[in-house]
Amino acid sequence: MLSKKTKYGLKALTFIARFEGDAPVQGSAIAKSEQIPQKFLESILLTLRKSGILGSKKGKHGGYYLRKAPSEILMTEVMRVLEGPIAMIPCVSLNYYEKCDDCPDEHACSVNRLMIEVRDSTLKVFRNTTLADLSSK
Amino acid sequence: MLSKKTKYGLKALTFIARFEGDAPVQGSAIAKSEQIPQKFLESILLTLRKSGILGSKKGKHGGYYLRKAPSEILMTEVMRVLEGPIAMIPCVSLNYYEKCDDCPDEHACSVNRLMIEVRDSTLKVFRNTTLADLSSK
DNA sequence: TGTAATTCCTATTAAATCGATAGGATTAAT
DNA sequence: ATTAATCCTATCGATTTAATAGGAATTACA
Repeated sequence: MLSKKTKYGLKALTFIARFEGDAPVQGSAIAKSEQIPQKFLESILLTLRKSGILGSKKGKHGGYYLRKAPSEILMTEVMRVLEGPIAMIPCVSLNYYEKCDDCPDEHACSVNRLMIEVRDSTLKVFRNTTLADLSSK
Repeated sequence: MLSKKTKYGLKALTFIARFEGDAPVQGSAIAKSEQIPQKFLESILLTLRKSGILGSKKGKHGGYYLRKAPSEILMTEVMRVLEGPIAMIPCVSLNYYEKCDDCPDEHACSVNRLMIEVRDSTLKVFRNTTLADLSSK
């Protein structure tokens, strides 16, 4: 299941990408438009800022802005920041690999092989999709 | 994340499919070979039996067996039984569709569109993989 | 210079889910 | 009868998730 955190985060990024203008976008505006609990959204935007996807400006008239053009922001990056590993199981994760406790031989494991296929097919989608694709209406 | 339930279930099915012989396969044999807690495995095998993927025979010399040839058992079916919906979010689920509370217009939702692509690419893998593929060494 | 508006940060909580265990009831072979 | 297997329900502890709370820090601007 996609977490609400990821869902809200994607909607927030889309909102910011669609926003026309120089001023940063305020959290409260996103929360209101996208129906996201404001405090929860704050923590998500903080995560996105810490990961380098968003920049922020504090204080009055502050807000959030994209650090790169939407067409440069890949879903692989966004999904890893918000949702964590793309693989469904750590033993096939490219970025967060972990060996299974059971499973003496990974290459003989039927689950491993199936999950590699799923991972690769999902990766293909995320590598071929940018925030620009999400925000084009 | 893939649940342990699904991981264990896939391993158990693979074990049964690889088993040569007429007698049904006992849960204890699967648990031992695949390092799965036996009681937990029992509940998983029960789920698979209730779904129609496995048959069972009770009593002494009882056990579990496949109801169809491994090449007829699609991963779509197995994954839905063990893991639930294949879609990452209910609003794009083919079998368990639910509308989002927020989201006035699904077709305008960026998350919806992305998750449809992920769903379709994952479905393609599961539709093209059978238990025979998993159990071939 | 002070006030309002905004992000930043940490802690907490309630509910749900997950992984596993417990304890037997039922069934069948010998 | 005895043994060995599945069947079934309930429960438990740990973890995760979604959300809330409360304020600290920063900035614009009157």
